[in-house]
Amino acid sequence: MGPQQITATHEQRYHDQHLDLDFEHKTALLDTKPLGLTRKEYDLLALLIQNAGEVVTRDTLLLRVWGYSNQIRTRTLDVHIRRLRKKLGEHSGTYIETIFSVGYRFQPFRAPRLVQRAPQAMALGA
Amino acid sequence: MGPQQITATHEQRYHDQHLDLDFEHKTALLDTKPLGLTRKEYDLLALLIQNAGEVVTRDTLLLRVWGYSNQIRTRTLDVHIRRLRKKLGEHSGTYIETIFSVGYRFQPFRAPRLVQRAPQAMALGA
DNA sequence: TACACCTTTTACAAAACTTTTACAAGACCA
DNA sequence: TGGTCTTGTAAAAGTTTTGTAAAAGGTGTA
Repeated sequence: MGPQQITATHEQRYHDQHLDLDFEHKTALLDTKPLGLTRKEYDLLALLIQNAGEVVTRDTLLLRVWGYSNQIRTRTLDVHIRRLRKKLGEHSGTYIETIFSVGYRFQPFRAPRLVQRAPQAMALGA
Repeated sequence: MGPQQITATHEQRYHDQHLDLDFEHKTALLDTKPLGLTRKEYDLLALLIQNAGEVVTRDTLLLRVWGYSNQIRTRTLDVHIRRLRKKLGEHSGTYIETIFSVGYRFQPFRAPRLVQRAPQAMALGA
C-alpha cells in the first residue's frame, strides 16, 4: 500500500479516504454521500481545506468568508465551525482542529496506522 | 441487468425510466403519456435536462428561457418550476432539486439500488 | 369581440440559512 | 487554584430565498 492517497493539489478537488470536495461545483461528499453544506459552511470548509495542514487565523476566516474586517466581535464563526463538525460526524475530530487563541486547522484524513501484527513465531529465541 | 439506461447524449432525445423528451419535436412524455407542457415550461425543463446533473443558475435560466438580463426581480421562474413539478407528479421530487440561493438541478431518474441478497453459504470457514 | 389559454405579477406563507445571545466549558497564566 | 480570556453550544431572533394561490395581464383565434 503506497502513501495515503490524498489529492489536494491546487486543482479542482480535494480527496481523501472519506471526504471529497469539488471546488468547481462546490459540492462536498462524505463517504460518497452529499454532505449538504450551506454556502457559508462550504466556503468555510473549502478555505480550511485549501490550507490543509496549516493554521488559518480567525481573522483570516472572518475576512475571507464573511468579509468582516478586523475587530468585529461575533460568534458566527464558532457556530459555523460547530455545524461543520456536526456534519462531518465521527471524523470531525480528526479533521478540524482548534488552535487556541489563533484559529483552526484542517488536517487531511490519515488512516490510523495499521496495528502491526506480532510476527509469526520465528524462533527468535525467548 | 446493465447500467441504468439513460440516453442523454447531445442528441435529439432524453430518456429515462419515466421521462422522455424529444428535443427536435419539443415533446415530453411521462410514463408514455404526453406531459402537456406549455412552451415556457418545456423550454425550462429542456434547459435543465440538457444540463442534467449540474446546477443551473437562476440567472442562467432567466437569461436563456426568458431573455432577462441580470438584476431583474421576478417570481415567474419559481412559478414555472412549480407548475413543472406539478406535472411531473410523484417524481418531481427526485427530478428537480432546488439549490438554495443558486438555482435548480435536474437529476436523471435512478432506480433505487436493489437490495443485495445475502450470498448463499459458501463454506468460507468459520 | 369573446373566449380559451398561457404568462407574469402580487402578496403572503413557509422554508432555509445566518447571526446573535446567553451561558457553559475549557484553556492559559500568574 | 483562581481569574481571565477563548471556544463550545443551544436556542432565539433575524434575514433572505423559495413556494404557493390567486389575480391580473397578454396573445392568439374563431
